[in-house]
Amino acid sequence: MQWNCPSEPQGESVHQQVLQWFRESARDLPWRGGCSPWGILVSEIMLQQTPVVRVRPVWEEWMARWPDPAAFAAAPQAEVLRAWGRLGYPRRALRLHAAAGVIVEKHDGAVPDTFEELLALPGIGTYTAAAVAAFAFGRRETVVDTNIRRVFARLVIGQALPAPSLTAAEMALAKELLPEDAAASVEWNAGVMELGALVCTARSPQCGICPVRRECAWIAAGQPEPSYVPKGQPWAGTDRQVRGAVMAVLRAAESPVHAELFWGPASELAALKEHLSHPGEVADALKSLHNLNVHAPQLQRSLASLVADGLAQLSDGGYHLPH
DNA sequence: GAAGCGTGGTA
DNA sequence: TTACCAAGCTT
Repeated sequence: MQWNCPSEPQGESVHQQVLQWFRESARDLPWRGGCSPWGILVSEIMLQQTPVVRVRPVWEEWMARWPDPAAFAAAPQAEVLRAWGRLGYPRRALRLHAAAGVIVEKHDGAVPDTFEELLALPGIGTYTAAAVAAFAFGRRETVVDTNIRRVFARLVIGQALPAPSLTAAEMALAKELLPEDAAASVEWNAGVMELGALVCTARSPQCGICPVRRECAWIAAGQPEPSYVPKGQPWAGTDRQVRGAVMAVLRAAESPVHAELFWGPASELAALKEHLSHPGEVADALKSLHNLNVHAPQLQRSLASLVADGLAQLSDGGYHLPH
């Protein structure tokens, strides 16, 4: 594969074409260009499995309220979870909170600048550690996210989709393609990621406007279909759905929500009475939960798992967000 | 290594 | 409308 050789001629390279496209087409996102390492870390956590359009407003509020790790670490967990809102996967919020605590205790309040130190923080895995080291500190790291995996699968391998899970071969390929120069590597990582997010998308890729369509192995192969069917995540009837509905109730409530309100034959009557003393949001959230028609064992299990995860606490017969 | 974990926009 | 999918991590 001559074009991806690190010693390829500069002018015509895939690298140059992606970098040029990135400079012209990159979105103007608030966590790009002069953002603090803390802001970049927060954005990376929020962006895990969550689209940019939903992250942006929450990130803006977040940074205005907690401009540094120390300010955030001092916030009560309940406020953290409320500020997280409906971003989803609320365990991320608690792990970020715990990470901020470690940053204050062990790193003097400054986001660490190495891959290894970042990887040791709760909620930070290989992707996020590499991304923060690269985008916040300009380090040369092998950043591999779902966008980059998909771009390389098409551009280099000629397949419609990457393997179901990250392979060692993919990491090796990404390492090979990474520019030697640190600054160039950072831009390359961001550029390939952006290309995957805007052009080489999962559903309907915009191959007509792709800067590297002429070098694309997938197009050259006639855009073959995926070799496997991605297995979707079940949702209806799952504990996840129930947990989400319960968390919506707890976020809206400013006082403990009586256990009776969650299940039991009297639940609907109790919820009705609660209308009088609870704000409308709590009543609406309870109504949504009741509309799921969850049987007691599953509701019990979901509540217990939320408590086990530290997302909820039970005291005085009522469930509430953790203090 | 597979399964579990939220949420809402889009095709 | 029903699935798929989004800058993954943890157990």
